[in-house]
Amino acid sequence: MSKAEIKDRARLKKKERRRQILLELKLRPHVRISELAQRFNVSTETVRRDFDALSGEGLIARAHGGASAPSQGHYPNLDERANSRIDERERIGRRAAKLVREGETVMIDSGSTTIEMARALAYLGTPCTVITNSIPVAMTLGHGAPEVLLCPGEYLAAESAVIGTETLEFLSRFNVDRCVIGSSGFSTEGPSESVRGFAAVKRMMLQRAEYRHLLIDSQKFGRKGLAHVGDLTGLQSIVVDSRPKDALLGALVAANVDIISTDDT
Amino acid sequence: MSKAEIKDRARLKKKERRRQILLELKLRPHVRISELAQRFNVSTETVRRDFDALSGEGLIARAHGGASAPSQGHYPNLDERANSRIDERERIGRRAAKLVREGETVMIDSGSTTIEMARALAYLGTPCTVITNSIPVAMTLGHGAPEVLLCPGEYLAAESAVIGTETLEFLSRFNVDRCVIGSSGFSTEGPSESVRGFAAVKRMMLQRAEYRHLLIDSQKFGRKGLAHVGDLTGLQSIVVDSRPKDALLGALVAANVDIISTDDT
DNA sequence: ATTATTTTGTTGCATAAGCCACGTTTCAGT
DNA sequence: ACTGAAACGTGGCTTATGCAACAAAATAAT
Repeated sequence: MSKAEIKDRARLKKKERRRQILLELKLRPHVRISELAQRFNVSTETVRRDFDALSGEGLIARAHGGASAPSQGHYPNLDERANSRIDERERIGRRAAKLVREGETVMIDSGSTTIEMARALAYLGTPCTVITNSIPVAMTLGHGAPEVLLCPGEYLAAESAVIGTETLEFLSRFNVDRCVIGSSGFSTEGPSESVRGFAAVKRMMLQRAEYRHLLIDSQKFGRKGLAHVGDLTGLQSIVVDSRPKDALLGALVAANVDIISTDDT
Repeated sequence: MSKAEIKDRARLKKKERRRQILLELKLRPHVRISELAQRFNVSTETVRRDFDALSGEGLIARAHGGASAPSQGHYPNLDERANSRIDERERIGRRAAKLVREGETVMIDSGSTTIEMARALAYLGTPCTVITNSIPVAMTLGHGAPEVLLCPGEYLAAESAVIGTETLEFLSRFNVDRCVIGSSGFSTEGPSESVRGFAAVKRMMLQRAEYRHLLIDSQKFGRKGLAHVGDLTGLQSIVVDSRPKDALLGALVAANVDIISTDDT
């Protein structure tokens, strides 16, 4: 008996429905319960139950009347950290955006802090050309004044960015005024990164830029990620929310790195 | 005194508040009106007005009770199109996804119909490699089985895709099993496209693929977009929601193009 | 077939959000 | 100070959503 066919036409099963909800959320920032109920031809209560289940698994974020994707470029640990460091990130991003001058060409790395910078840059509306491997950065800037060149590469869903040899090869073809990178660790040995494949991208960006900036949250001082990105001497300046001290400060001075702190008046 | 002048010297309070809203949305997928009203110590009406203004500028996506970032899929042009003929698109997408076999390499074009196909393909979970210039397609497939290679290029916010010489050059380096494209028009002369810069991308994809498929809504039969994409003879098959008739059918038969209709049982 | 289990629908009500109109406050320019 | 425009708040009302408990239907298991 072809019950399956009949069901397929009439109504989707639970699993399929939830799958569709997740897919929909990859394309739209927000879906409404009422919309989905209509689309799936089920009651709003059913959709609500789907939402409860999915949000229990952390796959969606509930909202009054609907749901959204958990987070833009959902970074694994972002939720915990970001909530406690909103201001720091925002300030670092704003300060860093001011470094970019009209008409410049800038490479921007992927990462939560660089997304903040992109937001600030979009707000400033500085006309410039941005080359990035981060989808959120491209989308943020894409609506505004800057021209955006997106890198090719293997798409990494977890970070909403591209990496790989294609990315590196593409970056290697450009010479830019500045590059702005973030990193998951920062010690006297320089920035380091723990996400696979990102270190190489950051390294290449540093190589192709005349002025090299690192955006780094003071929480990351002293931490070391898996892969070494580069030496301190390779940086012109770091943008931080609070000035480093002791050994790290000494190393930065020795390496002649400018420290731009949002703490300074 | 002109209104423009007043606008220029917009109040700090309002401006700052709206800036904060945007910032918040970069970190969270969704904010509630009630939350913001409390946080800024203003009435909900004020926040509502902020939302109206911001959503008018396309900076946020409104929702019942709050708003979300337009981040993941804000396609101004796509929205209108997507709302009509959802079923047709879904069926076409589902059918087209079945064309892809395990291990194949596929180029997928940007467009609302190809996004539907990407969804279906993600659902099927066919392991394959996808090369695309569409951000939504990359994001949809990125979480699943397929490997995704994103093209470089100039980011076009309105279509959430990349175009330009970089894109073409990148595509030209690959030889793939299939390519799947959409178009805004389809006549006896072949598919045509009205969005600037897209025709060239489609043409290049057709050039690099062994099997070439066109996904096309029957509403577009007979329409001609600005730029010619290619001849009918360049296509192996078209996937449609309803079989073409008369002259178009004749031309397709003459060009030896397979017609895959979702109407067929 | 029958029962048990899961899934979905329905109803009623409390709460939240939307919306409109009007009054009040704020602030730049005079 | 004065004034007018813009921004903001308040109140009254309508609509939408959330929630919970129970009924109905579908599905799975025996």
